[in-house]
Amino acid sequence: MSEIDTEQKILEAATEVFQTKGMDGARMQEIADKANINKAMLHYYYRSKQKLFEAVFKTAVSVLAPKLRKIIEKDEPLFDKIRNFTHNYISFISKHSYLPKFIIQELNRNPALIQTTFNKEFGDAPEKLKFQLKSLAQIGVIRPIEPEQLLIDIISLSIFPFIGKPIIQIALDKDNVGYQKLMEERKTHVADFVINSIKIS
Amino acid sequence: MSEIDTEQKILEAATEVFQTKGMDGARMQEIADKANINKAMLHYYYRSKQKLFEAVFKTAVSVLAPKLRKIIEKDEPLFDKIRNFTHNYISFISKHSYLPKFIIQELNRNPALIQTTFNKEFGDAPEKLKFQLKSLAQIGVIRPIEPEQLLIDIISLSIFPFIGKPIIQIALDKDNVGYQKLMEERKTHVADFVINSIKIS
DNA sequence: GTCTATAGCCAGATAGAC
DNA sequence: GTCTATCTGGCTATAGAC
Repeated sequence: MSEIDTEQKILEAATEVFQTKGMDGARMQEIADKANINKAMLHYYYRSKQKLFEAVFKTAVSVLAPKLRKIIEKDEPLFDKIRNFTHNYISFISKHSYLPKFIIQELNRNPALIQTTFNKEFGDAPEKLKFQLKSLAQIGVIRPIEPEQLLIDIISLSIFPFIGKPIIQIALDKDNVGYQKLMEERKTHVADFVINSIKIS
Repeated sequence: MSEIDTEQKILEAATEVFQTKGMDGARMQEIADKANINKAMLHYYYRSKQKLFEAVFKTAVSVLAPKLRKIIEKDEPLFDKIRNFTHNYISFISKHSYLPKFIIQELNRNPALIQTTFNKEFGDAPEKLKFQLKSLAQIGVIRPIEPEQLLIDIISLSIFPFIGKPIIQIALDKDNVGYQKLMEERKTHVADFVINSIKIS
């Protein structure tokens, strides 16, 4: 097998294991088994568990962060922006439910990761939103609201249900199918909820 | 020193270490050091790392879950309920910011924990809220809303900012002091945000 | 590039003196 | 109950043959 295929297969297997078990819980043997190769090969390609982990983590961030940023920066009416963001983001995370869990868990475990992986990943997106909100408040389309709080609100409503799935499932007594249905409904619910809160009717 | 004191000191030290490092990342040696005792004592009192971890985890759940439940069950007007819950919960978590992180992280790591720690911890609280929302919608005080979605909304808005702190800090370019100020503002913001969204003005 | 075998370390757990 | 010393297993990492 070619080097590129092997390297890719390792990265995929490592992603799966690291994202479910975390850095500390992951075992190199399990990654090797999943990639159908020998344990020694992991070190041949990535030298150490730490380096392999960093490769996985950086890839995860590079997939998730730009999606966040783009929507905030996009030049469109605020309510459209909110609908697009929540719908797209919830759809995306539904298919990759381990991503936000993984990133947040590892950032909490090792705050130093921030320095090495985030390079002003968000740019001046918050500034742009701030300006847009001020303008709309002035002409009476929305009530005045703190842009930073609104950003936190939207992110929280979109991401938390996936991170807190086990707890919410217990609280609401849902099986996996029922929960998936809830998440499906959330694709429109979150936007409605937010827009209802800020618009002046 | 008496047995009770030692056992208590161990539990406190273990809580600190497990909540910051997680089950896999925690070291028995570090717990022993923090408790100013010998590593062997940990096993004398708790037999294994697993048992010690479970003691810590159960205590954490028993602190957090009833707080969630009580407010939902309390017999008071909906808007008061929302204000009380968000304010109290955000205040509480501000002082114990590792609690929700810890519980959610470990539940994701090991879903079997659910069986051993949650015994219908939430009762029929969701049912009661459901009934209250239906009544208010009928008399035109609030717009019709899915009770389950609203519960998820309130929990998400209250808890996520603490779990996602590292990410949000980057995105909004805040130091710890600035972030704490944001959380202070959230104690009232979240209730306003929710109530504005559901009330018919 | 890929494998087997093994070095070397570290952490959880226990034996046994006091 | 508390300590020191030690066992044991498992894991990362490497040496070395092919």
